[in-house]
Amino acid sequence: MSQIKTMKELADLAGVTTGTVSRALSDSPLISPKTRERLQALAREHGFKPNLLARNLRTQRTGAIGVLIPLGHEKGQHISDPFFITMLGYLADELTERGYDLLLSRVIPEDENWLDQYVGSGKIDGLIIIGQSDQSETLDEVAARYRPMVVWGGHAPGQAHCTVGSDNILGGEIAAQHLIDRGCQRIAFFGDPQALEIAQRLEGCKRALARAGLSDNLTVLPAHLVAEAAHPDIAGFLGSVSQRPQGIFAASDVIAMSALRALAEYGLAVPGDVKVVGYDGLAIGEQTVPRLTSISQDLRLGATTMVDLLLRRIAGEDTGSVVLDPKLIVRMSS
Amino acid sequence: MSQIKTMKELADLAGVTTGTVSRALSDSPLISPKTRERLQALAREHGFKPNLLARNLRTQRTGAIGVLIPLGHEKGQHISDPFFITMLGYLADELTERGYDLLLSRVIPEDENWLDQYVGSGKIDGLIIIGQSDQSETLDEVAARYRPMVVWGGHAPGQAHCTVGSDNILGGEIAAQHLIDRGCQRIAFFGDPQALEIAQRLEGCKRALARAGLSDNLTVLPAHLVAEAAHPDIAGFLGSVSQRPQGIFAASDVIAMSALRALAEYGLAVPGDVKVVGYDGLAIGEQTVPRLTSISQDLRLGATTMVDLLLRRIAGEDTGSVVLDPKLIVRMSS
DNA sequence: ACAAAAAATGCAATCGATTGTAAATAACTC
DNA sequence: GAGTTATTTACAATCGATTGCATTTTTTGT
Repeated sequence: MSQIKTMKELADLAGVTTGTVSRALSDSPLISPKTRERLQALAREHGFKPNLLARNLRTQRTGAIGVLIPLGHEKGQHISDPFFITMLGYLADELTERGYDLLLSRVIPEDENWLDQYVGSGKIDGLIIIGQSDQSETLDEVAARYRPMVVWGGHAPGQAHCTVGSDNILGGEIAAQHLIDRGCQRIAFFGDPQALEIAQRLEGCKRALARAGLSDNLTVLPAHLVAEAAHPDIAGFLGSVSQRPQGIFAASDVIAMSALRALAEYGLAVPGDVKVVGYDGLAIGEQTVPRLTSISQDLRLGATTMVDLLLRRIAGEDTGSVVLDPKLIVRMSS
Repeated sequence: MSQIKTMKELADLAGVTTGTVSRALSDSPLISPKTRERLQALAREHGFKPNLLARNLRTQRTGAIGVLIPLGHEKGQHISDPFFITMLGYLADELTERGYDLLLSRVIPEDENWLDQYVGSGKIDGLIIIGQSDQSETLDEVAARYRPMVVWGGHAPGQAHCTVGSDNILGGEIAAQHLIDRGCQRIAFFGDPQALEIAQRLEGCKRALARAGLSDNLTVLPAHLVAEAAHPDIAGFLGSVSQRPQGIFAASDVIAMSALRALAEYGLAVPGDVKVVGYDGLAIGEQTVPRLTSISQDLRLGATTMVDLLLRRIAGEDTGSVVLDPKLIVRMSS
């Protein structure tokens, strides 16, 4: 039982040419059922698998989608961040279901060419980028010449690249309104508005407060996105602030979890003393004590949408950006 | 500014052949510094990136490592499971640092050929499999003819495939001993021993109890691995068991988190009424209330080790399995 | 049984790079 | 400046499949 590695070997063995083998294995109608069956059986018997590289080179299609996580403004953020990971899982599910592989890379955008490594390398048919970080201009520039690219993140007017994301302003508004409805007068916003999405969430928050005439009662704490880094930020804040906030709106669930922990350490009851709302609607919010109220982004739908748009772009279609509706999930922390 | 897509185009533009271009771009000593510089400048100027598929086809090396997650015995388990995701993040870090890409696929082992899709497809240089699930025999069989493969999981005598994992028996022993040291007399084990690793952890747990003469005080609850599925298991258990356990040893941190939540819902204080120890040492254990005591597997070291072994196997070396030491991390839940 | 139409297979170019070898040019030696 | 040796560069085969077109084989009609 020799190991058949190439079509040539199989063809020689069967006394035909590689062309015939190729057609037989791909169920081409140009081949007689008899030889097709014979060759397929032979291939199966010898465990022959065609070399996909060669196939892809010839067909100019790789069957792989690149997924990039640019870690721009927040150094130290890791692929294992719950948000990334959740999104990645959904993307993997969606892509594998559609027959695509997923080529994962973590990129630290140092030179401005970080994107060109992937674009046009021939390894991927399209590109999904999770989070714009602070690379919005780079993305715009690349989008001008590379069509099959979709970005997760906030949509801002004038953006050239195709984005999918939730309406962060609306989400922020809903979260703040919810806290107000629960009787909070003083509200703290935890998150660094340097990132576009977070700035938008803060904007929405401000609108809701303005409407309720509470604009002066907002404190903004530019907490880190990474859980380990966020905790001291928050602990420090709770320890120092004299007028304790009655409501906390955290710009991400990860930050909210750090907040919950810090509050517990200070002996403050949630939601009794302080109410907390997160953002993202991650599954880990179900596991916190108390379970976390959050603005859900429906990441599964987001992933599906991104893949959808991307495949249409690969097919040549031109697509606009999609803005999803954020939704309030009331659990036990508010 | 025409778009240069291939070496041929660039070569024509420069008035040389593709061979020269190829050597110039790869810093071959066979090329004069002058033309090398000229061609590199030209390539940069036109944003030329060589097609990696073609290169890989020629060099018979893809620069990509496949990472597979077989979801065997536990249906519904998702890539976004915190353990997978954490491991995946470390692997991505480690691999990208060494210049490899990471080709992610979720596989549901339905036909027995699920592995052959990847082995010998030419798309990857090697394979890392996270978790054996219940596919140990398949893995052994493939390992016999496909060398560059490393599996995360428990090592059992007689296994033919190369594994990296922690000493689950020892880990189980340490966890149980810790609970005993803290004064627990009745202990519950949460986890389904159908999976090899979990069976080993239970085994270690039993040993520690036997040594303390508490063998009769163990209850085993075969909880699910998935958080959503585990919670009802656990809630049901806590509601029904008459002799409440004083210590809970959860076979994974995810299960432990469900346990913490269920305990909180029953108004039981942790660690006052019940002490909880998890397994895996995941970062989310830092975020629970109270922070979770756990047996740490040092997944970062595990990932590094797997990549190490894999690269050595790719280079032709033959390597044995590695068993890592589990370590107790005492936090607030015990 | 013979010509024409249809079906099946073979042939060879192609995808875009890499690389051994041959040829052309440059650099020395005396 | 002729003869040699070093450098550079061009040529062409190669990786392993796919596919348009030419050719052979089979089928069909009369």
